[in-house]
Amino acid sequence: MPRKPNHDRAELIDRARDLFWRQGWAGTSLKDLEAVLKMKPGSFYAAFGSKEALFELALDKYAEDGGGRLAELVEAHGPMAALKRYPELAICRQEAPAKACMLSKTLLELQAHGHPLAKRASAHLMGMEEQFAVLFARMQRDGEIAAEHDPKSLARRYQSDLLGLRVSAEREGIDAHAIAHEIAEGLDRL
Amino acid sequence: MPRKPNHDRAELIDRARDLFWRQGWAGTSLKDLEAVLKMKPGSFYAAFGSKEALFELALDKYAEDGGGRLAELVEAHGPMAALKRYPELAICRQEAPAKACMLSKTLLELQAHGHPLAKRASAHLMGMEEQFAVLFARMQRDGEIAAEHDPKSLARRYQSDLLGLRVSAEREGIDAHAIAHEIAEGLDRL
DNA sequence: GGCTTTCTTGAGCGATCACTCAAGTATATA
DNA sequence: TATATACTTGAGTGATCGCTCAAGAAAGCC
Repeated sequence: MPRKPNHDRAELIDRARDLFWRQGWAGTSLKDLEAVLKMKPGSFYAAFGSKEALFELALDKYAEDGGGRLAELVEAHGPMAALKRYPELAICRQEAPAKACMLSKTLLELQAHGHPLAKRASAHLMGMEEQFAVLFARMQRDGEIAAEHDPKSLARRYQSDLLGLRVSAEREGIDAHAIAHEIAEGLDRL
Repeated sequence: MPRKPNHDRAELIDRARDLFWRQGWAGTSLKDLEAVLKMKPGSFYAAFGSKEALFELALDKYAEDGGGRLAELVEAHGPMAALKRYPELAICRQEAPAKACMLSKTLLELQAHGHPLAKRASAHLMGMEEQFAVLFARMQRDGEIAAEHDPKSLARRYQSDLLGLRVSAEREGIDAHAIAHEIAEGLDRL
């Protein structure tokens, strides 16, 4: 009986994610969202409930896509090559709205006020790190790297390097590719 | 003839810096500032002109203090020991309002809108990096590290590691001291 | 004490914030 | 075609934003 929505919900979330990723939480107003999503306030609130609810959807989508890209790399080239390529991949994508990680941006912006979205970003970061740890453990099992290091420690350091790289890539006049290359090279020493 | 201000301007800037550092630009309202500085709007604007002008003063003070702390370390222990201690020092200070770097927080929050404060933060980051480069060059001249690396590349990587460390330190459940220790150890390989 | 000069006060400015809702419009079923 | 059921519209809500300014209070000089 009813009429269908004019818009594809998944694509709306993607567009919102790109805007939030670039501009952050406070830096993105409802006017901005209305313009990008081509929705009037009424439709927006009928579809998503609140700015915060949409940000949460966007954050989840961001984390899911990032994890998916890593998983694809592993599938195609194995854990070591995947972890070596991932840093460069994280900063080279032209279509990405920002170089820095949306999870860390959200964490840094909202953590001080104890905002739920900061906790969610933090949880996603931990999820990524666990994904890294699994790969390091698998590499140890397969004898690709020395067994002496704790996979969780390696993952923690790799994550830290990645976050630093992506903040650096946001700066002007910094050759982030060189840093990405050095991070990849560092994996050879394990 | 006139009457003196009730407050010490330098201490006001310090308190503002701590608040801005913790809560960021948009996360800090004039109400927050009025409460922390114990100033009414009129006094505030007479003293600082605008929220943005005070943020700029706070940012400059932050960069100046950070550079000063590194210079002191160098003075006391030499370049290598200073660079090895600096990461741990950056995240261990209990009185600091946040673990993450105020310059990177500002950059990530305001860069997308092309805000002048983002450019200023970026410039300060570059200043820090040059300070690092000078130290690496000095260590090469003194034979403390191999001459094969470009000091500017070393500084770029060190800065990136530092930024990653300080984002990681902001997360809950992460042993950032371990990362700091690894960064320091990494300097031995040069 | 009077006078001048600066600092402090706080009500209130226009703009913008996230958000609401009654009315209008389009579509699938009957 | 008539009706029911969403979906869309956009003016408008109260709250908060950064900020202003006229009036009052305090301190140095005569």
